[in-house]
Amino acid sequence: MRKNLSKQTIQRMPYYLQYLKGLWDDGKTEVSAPFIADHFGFTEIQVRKDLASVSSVQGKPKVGFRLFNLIQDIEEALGFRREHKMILVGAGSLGQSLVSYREAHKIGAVLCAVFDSNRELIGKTFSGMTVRDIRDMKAYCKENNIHMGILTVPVPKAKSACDAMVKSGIKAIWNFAQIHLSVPEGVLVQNENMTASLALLFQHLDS
Amino acid sequence: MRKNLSKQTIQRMPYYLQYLKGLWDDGKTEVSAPFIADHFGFTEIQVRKDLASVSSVQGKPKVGFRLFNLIQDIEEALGFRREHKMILVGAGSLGQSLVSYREAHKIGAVLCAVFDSNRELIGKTFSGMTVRDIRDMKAYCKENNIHMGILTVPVPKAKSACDAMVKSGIKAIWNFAQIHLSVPEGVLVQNENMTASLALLFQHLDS
DNA sequence: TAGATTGTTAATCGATTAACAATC
DNA sequence: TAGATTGTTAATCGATTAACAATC
Repeated sequence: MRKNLSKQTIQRMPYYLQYLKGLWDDGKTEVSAPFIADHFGFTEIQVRKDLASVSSVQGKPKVGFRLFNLIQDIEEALGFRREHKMILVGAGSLGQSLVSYREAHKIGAVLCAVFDSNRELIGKTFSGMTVRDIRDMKAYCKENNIHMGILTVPVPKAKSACDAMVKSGIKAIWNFAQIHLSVPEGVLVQNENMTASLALLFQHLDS
Repeated sequence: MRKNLSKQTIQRMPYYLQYLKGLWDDGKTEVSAPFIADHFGFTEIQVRKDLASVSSVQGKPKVGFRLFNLIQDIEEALGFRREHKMILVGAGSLGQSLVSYREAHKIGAVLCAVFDSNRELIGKTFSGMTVRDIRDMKAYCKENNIHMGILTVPVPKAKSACDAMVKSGIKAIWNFAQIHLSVPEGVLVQNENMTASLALLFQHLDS
């Protein structure tokens, strides 16, 4: 247990977590892989492997896992039990809604500042966050030791904004722009590919 | 060519498309797989396979593909050259920002109506869309022949909202709630897993 | 022609699924 | 004990990568 998690496993984890918390609230104290598998329509083997990869203790035959421990172990494995400071770049409509995205806060993501290059937006306040000048980003990130950022600018501005983030010491970028960003070794770009999601929906209906 | 596209291939396509359109705007008329691969940091074999799976014509050795045809073929394969009517359920902050999500419009997604169960929101207008009572959803969808929907309600309301969408004849659901939705055969739930994206960012920085 | 790029067929790799002994 | 569930080791499956002949 406590192996390196595959990307696929990580993507399933938040759904397990949400479900397990619900079971806990319902008064359950133990849960087995087949029980979870049945809920999600996954194979029990897949769930067993997923759980084994994060659980700090072995499950008990015939019983399963202690719900309380499992929830903690998943949160720990996903990094939800630590705080992660981040900035947001691009205070357009999508950016504004992410400022108030509650889920992020629940898992330890702490939005510290919002930046934009647009003079119309700088100085304005959304959900309690005042938009700052992107030219102050580097100083801010260095001073506050921030290495994670959300990028919600339009495509034409994405490249330069990304470069500015890298220069500011950002090492992990959550990119909402539909464009490939090339970054130095060691910097991660996690693309939030909403257009592709829509394409998958279209595919389903057109076929 | 014109094979069934894998999910992975579909997810790369929008990035190709954005890049190719940029090349077109720059006056280019032909493009080769190795050239594209170099830009994205993919292997040229992968790009070649991806292009072959959507292109309506064979590429020309030593030259590549006609940019104009390729752009059209990708748009066609992704369903971006048809209109897709959809509804949005859940007019909270995320829902409101998606109402004004311009990218969706560019690829043929046409948002026809917004629904919510919250009395405070019903009747209000966001970006020109007036929020309707979710109880009117079924009649609306039937009347307007709509089979695609976006789900942006909070977790506790997601299950009932999903059920209502299914009853309204929705066959493809873009789900932003961090919860597993079980639906009848033939209905697709495409999860937009933002929490998992953050987990992947955390993973990168914590290791 | 020579060389770059194509499409196809085979090999590799990683994730999922199956099989099965161990155990409470 | 019997039976459900566990973890592990092996088989399958699909996607990526490699090899190579065809071609403009």
